[in-house]
Amino acid sequence: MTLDRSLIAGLPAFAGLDGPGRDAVLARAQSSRFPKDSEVFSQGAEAASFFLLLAGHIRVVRTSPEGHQVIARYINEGELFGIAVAMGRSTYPASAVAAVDCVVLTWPNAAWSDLQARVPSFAASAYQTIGSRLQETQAQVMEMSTQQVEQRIAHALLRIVSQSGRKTDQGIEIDFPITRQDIAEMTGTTLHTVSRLLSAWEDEGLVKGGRQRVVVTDPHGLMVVAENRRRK
Amino acid sequence: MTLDRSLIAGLPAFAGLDGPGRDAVLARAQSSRFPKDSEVFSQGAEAASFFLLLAGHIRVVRTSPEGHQVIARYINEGELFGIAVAMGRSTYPASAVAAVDCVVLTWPNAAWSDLQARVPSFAASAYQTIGSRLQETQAQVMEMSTQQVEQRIAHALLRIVSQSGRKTDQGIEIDFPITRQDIAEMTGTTLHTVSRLLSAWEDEGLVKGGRQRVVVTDPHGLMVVAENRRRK
DNA sequence: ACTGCTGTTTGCGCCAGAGCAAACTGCCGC
DNA sequence: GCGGCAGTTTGCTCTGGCGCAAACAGCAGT
Repeated sequence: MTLDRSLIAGLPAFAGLDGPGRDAVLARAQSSRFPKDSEVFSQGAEAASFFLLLAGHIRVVRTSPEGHQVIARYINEGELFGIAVAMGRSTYPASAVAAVDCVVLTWPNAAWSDLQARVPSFAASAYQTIGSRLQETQAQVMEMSTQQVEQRIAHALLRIVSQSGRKTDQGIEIDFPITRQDIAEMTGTTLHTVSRLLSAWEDEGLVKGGRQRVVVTDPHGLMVVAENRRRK
Repeated sequence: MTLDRSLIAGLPAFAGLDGPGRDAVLARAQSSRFPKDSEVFSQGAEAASFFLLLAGHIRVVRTSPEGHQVIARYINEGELFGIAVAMGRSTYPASAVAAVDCVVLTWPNAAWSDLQARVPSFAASAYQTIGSRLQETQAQVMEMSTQQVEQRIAHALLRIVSQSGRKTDQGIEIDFPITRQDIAEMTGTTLHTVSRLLSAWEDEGLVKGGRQRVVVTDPHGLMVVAENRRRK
C-alpha cells in the first residue's frame, strides 16, 4: 500500500511543507499496525528507526535495573517518538507500548540525515519536540520535589485529559484504558494512594472512576486541588 | 580582545572541526566574565543568546511560582548552555547563576541557523547535549520515584564528583562551593536531611564535610550506599 | 451461568523524612 | 581582633503516604 500525503497533511510536524515535500518525507516511511500491549521498540535495544504515531495511544515506559517501572509519557496521535537518532543516541532509552491498537509510521534511521537536509522544517519540528519533552520532564522533577502526592496526581490527570481527553456528557474522559497502577507510575506513588484519592474525589464529585477508566467531571474543581488552594 | 581558536580546540562541541571552521564559529562569539553569584540569564527572560562555559561552574536553577527552587544541573567547563534556540523556545526555562567567577562565550541567537548550516557538527553536538540532558532528567525522575533519599543523595554526590571532582590527598573534592541546601535542592529533600546523612557518612569515613565543601573520601563505599546494598 | 483473572477498594500499622526550634561555628569585613 | 552572619548541626515531634493484607467487582472465555 502506498502512503497518501493526506495522511500527514494536518500534522504539526509537517506544517509549512508543500505537497512534494510531503511526498519526499513519506517515500521512505512504512506504515504498520501494532496491536494493544505490543512493543513498538524496547528499552536498551539498538535504535534502528524513528516513528510517528498516526492513530492510537502509546505508553513510554522506563524500567530500572531493579525492575521498577515508570511511565515517562503518553504519545498522542500525530507525535514523533523514538527519535533517538535526533539526540545522537544509539539505543532507545525507554520502551514504547501500544496502549490501544495503533497505526505507526516508521522511518529507518538512515533517512534522518537525508530528511534533515532536504526538509529542514521536519528536523526543526523534531528538535522542538525533544525540547518540549525536556521542558516537561524538568517540570515533573520540580513537581516531585515540591508538591504533595495529591497535587501531583491532580496535575497528571489534568495533563492527560487536556492532551487525550474525549468529551462525553459526563465530563471529559481519558480516551484510552489507564489503570490506577499506570497513574501511580506516572506520579511516583502507589496504586493504593491513587485509588484512595480517586475515591475521595469521586465523593466530592470531581471525577468518576471505572475499570481502566477515568472521567473528569469537574476540571475546574480538580484544578483547585492541583493548585492546593482547597476550602478550609 | 580577539578570541583565539585554541580556546575551543579541546572541546567536544568542536571536535572534528578544522582551524578555519573554529575561526568561523568564534567570529560571532563574544567572551565575558561573570562574577560569582551573578546571573548569566534569567528564567522566563527573552532568550536572545546561547552560551558556552569556558571557565568556572554554573548552577541552573528553576523557581516555581510558589517560590520553591530546584537545581536542574551544574554546567561544567566546555559545555553549551542556554541553548533555548536549538529547542525552538523563545524564553529561558531556568536561570543560570555563576557558582564561582566564570568566563563565558556568548553568541547571538541570530548566529544559530548560520552556524547550523555552515558547521553541522556544531549543531549536532548541541542536539546531543540536549538529548543527554533529557536522558539525565528522566533518570532523575526514575530515581525520585523509586529510591529513598539516602540513595538519591549518594547518587547526586557521585555524579557531581565524577563531573566536577578535583583529586586531593584526602579524596575527591567538589571543586566549587556547594551548600547542604544546594544538595537538598538537587535531590528534592531538605537541608536538614542532607546534613544528617552527611554527618552519618562522615562517621563512617565515606565523606568529609566542611563549610560549602564536600570531599568524597571513599567513592566505592559511597557507591555501595547508592546501590542500597549495605552491610547488615 | 460459572470460573478465573485482572484491576480496584479499603482498613490498619508503621516509619522515613519533613517541619520546627535552637544552638553552634567558621569566615568575612570592618 | 571582634562582631555578625551565613551555613551547619542536632534534637524532638508529627504525619503523609507506603507496605501489607484481604475482600471485592467487572470482564473475558468456556
